[in-house]
Amino acid sequence: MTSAKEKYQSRTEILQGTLDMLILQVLHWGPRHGYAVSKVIRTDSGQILKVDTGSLYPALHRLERKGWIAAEWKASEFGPRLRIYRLTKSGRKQLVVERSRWAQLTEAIEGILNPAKQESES
Amino acid sequence: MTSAKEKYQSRTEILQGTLDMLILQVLHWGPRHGYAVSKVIRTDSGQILKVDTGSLYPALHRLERKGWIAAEWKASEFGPRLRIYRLTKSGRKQLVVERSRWAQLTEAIEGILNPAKQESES
DNA sequence: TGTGGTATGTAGATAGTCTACGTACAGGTA
DNA sequence: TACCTGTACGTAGACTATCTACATACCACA
Repeated sequence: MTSAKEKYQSRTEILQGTLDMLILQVLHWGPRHGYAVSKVIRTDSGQILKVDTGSLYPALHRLERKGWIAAEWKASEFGPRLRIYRLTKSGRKQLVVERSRWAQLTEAIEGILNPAKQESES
Repeated sequence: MTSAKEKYQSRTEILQGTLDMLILQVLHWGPRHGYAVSKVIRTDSGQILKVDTGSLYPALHRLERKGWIAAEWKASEFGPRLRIYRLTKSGRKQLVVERSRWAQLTEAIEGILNPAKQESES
């Protein structure tokens, strides 16, 4: 009874806002279908980042609407049909933007977590 | 008319979930009132992290409800009254938890952004 | 026939953030 | 006096992204 509430305390395996960047990054390695993207993210992060389907597919549709990724159906002989996504030119630009934003934000946060000397890093 | 929608595209200066950690970290340096916490976060991050009052005070109340910080009013002779927050024992534990979670998540994300060799870093 | 894995998808709940507003007090200035 | 700015605390509503849970469909296997 109380567990339903407590579950939400340790929720959010994925930092909000980073999922789009991760999807763009994985697709930058080459076209893939959605389910494969989520498996790559999971395995490459050592099971730490788990993308639920309720986050994955809305994110893919979101990115497609914005023109950063493009998709086409592919009927497979084995198993269900696949929707193959690939990064567009505009998506590659967006990936650069999001990566630099990520670098800036993490640097800012690290600066608060670990202050002290910041004279130079040479 | 359209600007209202576009504003939200470049929103979220603060990564969701990190604000609590940042507040706990700042209060770990010593007791402060809310407005001072937000100023420290802004200046120490080089103006990158901006905490809006609509995020700050709900976050402080949230942390107080969970017992991680404690507060008391302090009437000041100059200006408005102050609500001074300090980290509790349980808050110090929570800071450790959140910092290690942050380290784990960033490491996982970096692993996807920059794959390749991960034999050693010596 | 049923179960588990693959694959795509939606509906609803939840939470956190941002924008915008409101209150209050002090100091400067026109 | 009236106004503005900066400090300080706070709330209401809009918005978005996430998670949980469910649904569909196909295939392999027991």
